[in-house]
Amino acid sequence: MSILRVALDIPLPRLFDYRVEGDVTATADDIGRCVRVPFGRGEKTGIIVDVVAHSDQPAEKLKPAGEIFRQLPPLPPDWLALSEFCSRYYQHPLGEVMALALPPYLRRGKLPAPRKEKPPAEIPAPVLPELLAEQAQAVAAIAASFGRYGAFLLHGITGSGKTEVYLRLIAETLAQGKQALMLVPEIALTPQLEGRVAARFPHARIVSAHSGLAEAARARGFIAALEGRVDILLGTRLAVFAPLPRLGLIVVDEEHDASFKQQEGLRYSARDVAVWRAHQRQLPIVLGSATPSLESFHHARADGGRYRYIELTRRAVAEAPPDVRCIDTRREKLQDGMSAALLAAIAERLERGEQSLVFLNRRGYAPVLACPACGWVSRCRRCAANLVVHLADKRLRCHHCGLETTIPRNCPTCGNLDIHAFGRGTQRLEEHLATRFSAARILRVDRDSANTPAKWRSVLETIHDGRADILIGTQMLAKGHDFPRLTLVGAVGADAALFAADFRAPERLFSQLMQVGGRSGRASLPGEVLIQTEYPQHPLYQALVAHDYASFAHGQLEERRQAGFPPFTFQAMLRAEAHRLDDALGFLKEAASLANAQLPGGVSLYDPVPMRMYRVMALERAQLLVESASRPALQAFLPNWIAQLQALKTPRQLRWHLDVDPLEF
DNA sequence: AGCACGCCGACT
DNA sequence: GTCGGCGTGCTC
Repeated sequence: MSILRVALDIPLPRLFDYRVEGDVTATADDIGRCVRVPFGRGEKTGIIVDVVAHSDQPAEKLKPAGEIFRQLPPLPPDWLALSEFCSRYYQHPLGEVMALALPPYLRRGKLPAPRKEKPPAEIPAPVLPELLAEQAQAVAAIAASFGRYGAFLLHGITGSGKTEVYLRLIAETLAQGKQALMLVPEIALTPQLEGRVAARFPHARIVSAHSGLAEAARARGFIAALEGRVDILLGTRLAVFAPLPRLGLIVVDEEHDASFKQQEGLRYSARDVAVWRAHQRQLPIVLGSATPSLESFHHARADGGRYRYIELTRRAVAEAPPDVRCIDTRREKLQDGMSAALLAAIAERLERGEQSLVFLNRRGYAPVLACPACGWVSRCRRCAANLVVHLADKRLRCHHCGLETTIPRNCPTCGNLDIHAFGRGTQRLEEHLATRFSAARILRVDRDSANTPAKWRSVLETIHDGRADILIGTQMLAKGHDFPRLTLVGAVGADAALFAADFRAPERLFSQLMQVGGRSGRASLPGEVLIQTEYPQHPLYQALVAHDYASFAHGQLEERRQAGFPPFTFQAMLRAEAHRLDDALGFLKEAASLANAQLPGGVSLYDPVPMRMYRVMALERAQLLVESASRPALQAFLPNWIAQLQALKTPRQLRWHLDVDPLEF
């Protein structure tokens, strides 16, 4: 009699054994297949991870397995190994990892209705753009690694033609009869890239995978990938888990982007998982970016580094990089947050019929309602955050929990009627610009004005068609969109990131300003970037002015090395949340004392502290950082510790999780 | 996570 | 007298 070892979507770090009997039979061929099993008083669908002769469980506890789903090929061994790696590395139950990696349909043992594949279009082979020498060398260097592991950091400025390098490599991959996996950060970016890939490979079977897809479509894509009926899989972080039997190449575009890291549940980094997968499958992986993450840059520059560094320094498109300058705001009285120089530059663009973008660095720019008489501020009662004034619909809103109220007429504390919005929010800026440039068409782009794909598309169209003169926006506008009429970017409020508590804030700021700067200017219209700052001599801005990523990165890495921050140390963050802060802290203190009792050399523990956002949705949150200069040492320490924490009986409402390689602090 | 069982308060 | 609070324990 054989025993099935089954992974179930249950938050328990173990497998469940079932006996196979009667007319049901199972062989090693069923490893990787879904199976229906009795569980508790109900039933569940799990994945067969192993077929063995003996169970550690007493025979009478074993229940009989139900139907094994043989309509599909089993999930291949490398897919199971990938899941097992994620389970181990991120300290997450295997069944939950697999459940996340599977599309919801298959998770429930359901098959999507088949849909006929559209026949490949009869399109003539596209004319390939000529490669610059640098691009050709990059392609050759990476292609030399086909068939074996090699990680390449492709560092190329905006317009240097990274995508063309990817496309050439994908072409070679397809020519060898292999599959290519391409990961991109945002759903919003996939359609246009998809179009470009489809145009280049009219005969290839291209599937896109992201969470915005309908469930059936997602399942069909997954099954097609599993059956080897996909040539190019293009998707967001989730796509890293797609089974690809003939995988030959992985590309991670915009590898620095924080959205590759999942921020809940299984907190994996798709970029890091992709690198592991490339190694596992012995194939090349390309990490591309104009502003690489400092982790990747470090790995690529160190002697005998783990990544090969390939730089694209020339623009494939004939256009000059934007002229970046700082506006020193120390002496000047700003008008609603804007300097005379920036306003003059905007006026110039208006005269010439070109577009300007006022880029606000952070959400903290949002206006809060305050009372000048008694100092009352509109706070959220569920979160450690202020309510933000939204004039458009006359509401106060919390950006963390969604709490909404009307704007009070007078101060709730002292009754003062003279309360108003403070903070140079986008709306204040907009009002000022509207008064100043009354003939200009102003378009505000933020989470409110572009919160659905349809709205977002219409915003992009408006900009593209030149139906706006001045854009006011945040990070949303920084990402890869071409705005042919845009020739000026003014960055406002950037300084805050220089002194933020989060040591990654400067890295993000640099990347954002670089990206948003790349939006301005075209062949015929040179772009200009004006950064308002009180610290024009700051190395970050100096590096931006000089278009010198490397000097910025080296400076940051040196600071990180001295401070003992990643990538020179490896971290895991234990976070807890509870109704009372003391419960969260109490749990972390208990966790800390458990850790201290067994802490290996080279692993250190910080004190439990409330998080910066110490309250969200009426839950108090605290965190405990574990750190080591050695990843293996940290990894070796975690499993036992987590097992002990799981065994701890905690107050029922207390929730906790571990975040390995955390991005946010 | 679900879902049982299990022992103490205010209510049709 | 019961309905129900969530504390505790288990799931192959």
